[in-house]
Amino acid sequence: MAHPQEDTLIAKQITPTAMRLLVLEVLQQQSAALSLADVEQLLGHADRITVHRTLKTFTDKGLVHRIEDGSGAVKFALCEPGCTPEHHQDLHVHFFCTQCRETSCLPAVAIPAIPLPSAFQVQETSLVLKGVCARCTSIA
Amino acid sequence: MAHPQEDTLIAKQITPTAMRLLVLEVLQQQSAALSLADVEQLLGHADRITVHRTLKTFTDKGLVHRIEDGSGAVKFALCEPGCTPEHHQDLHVHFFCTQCRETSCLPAVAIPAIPLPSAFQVQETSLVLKGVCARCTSIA
DNA sequence: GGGGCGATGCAATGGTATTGCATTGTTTCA
DNA sequence: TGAAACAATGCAATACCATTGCATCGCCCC
Repeated sequence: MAHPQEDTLIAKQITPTAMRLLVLEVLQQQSAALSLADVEQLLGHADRITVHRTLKTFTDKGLVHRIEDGSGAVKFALCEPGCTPEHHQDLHVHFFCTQCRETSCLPAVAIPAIPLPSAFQVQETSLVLKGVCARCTSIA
Repeated sequence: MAHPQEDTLIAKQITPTAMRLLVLEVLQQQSAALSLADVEQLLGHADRITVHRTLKTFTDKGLVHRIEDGSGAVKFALCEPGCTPEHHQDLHVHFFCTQCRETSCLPAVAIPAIPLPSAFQVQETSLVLKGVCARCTSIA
């Protein structure tokens, strides 16, 4: 096939379509997490709603994970290979740069275990650091 | 004065007004963090915008801190006494219950230090756990 | 070829955050 | 005291993001 991304989609039980291949490609090319508006803009003139539903499908199937970085818009980034829809393994830290407003994944930095009273059942952990990223720091 | 909250406001350089005293009182009475809509509803028929600006003022002055729990609406909770506008010390964990949709502060649980490349300048840390809280667990 | 199902796209809606501006209330100073 | 100066309030309007309804399109299977 002309699109190597097809296998990726099929492996996640996602029917490959032209739109989905494009969205996946865009996500793979970017180092930072993308918002819905970002993807829409990078794709040129794609329909916002379709992109929205595409990302929702990707999220449900465990291909991407949502990042709430406090910028107002939810951002999306590709999951690690081991992620499943039921159990996201994206337990890494996200960094939101207040200067360039980019959110990046820091897979190398794991979230430490949080000691909680046993009555709490934790399903998801989100750790977002805000500050100035390495690139913006070096520029300034 | 009739309102013991007045001193609290004055200590934070906030001019005490009737509205602000009411908002502060509501925040003190609740154990969970409150969204703008929550405060509005608890106050009866207060103007949404005024509450919004009141909470913004409180945030700017270091009296409350914002919590982005992913519920779509920002929530607010009182700061620890040592907080200043420049340097919020609310480095505790927040827990968002997916069942009752309440967000609570867990001051007893500190955020562990995150090892980061030195090029990153961290200004703020946000750690939100999602799951089922102790109360909802015991009910179910 | 036709039925069925999923994907797409346009339109419309809902919810939250935010700004403009006029009014009200409070403080200050002559 | 009284009026200017400033802050706070409240209504209206706006912007933005997310989401749903519904009709259409396209593909796959029979």
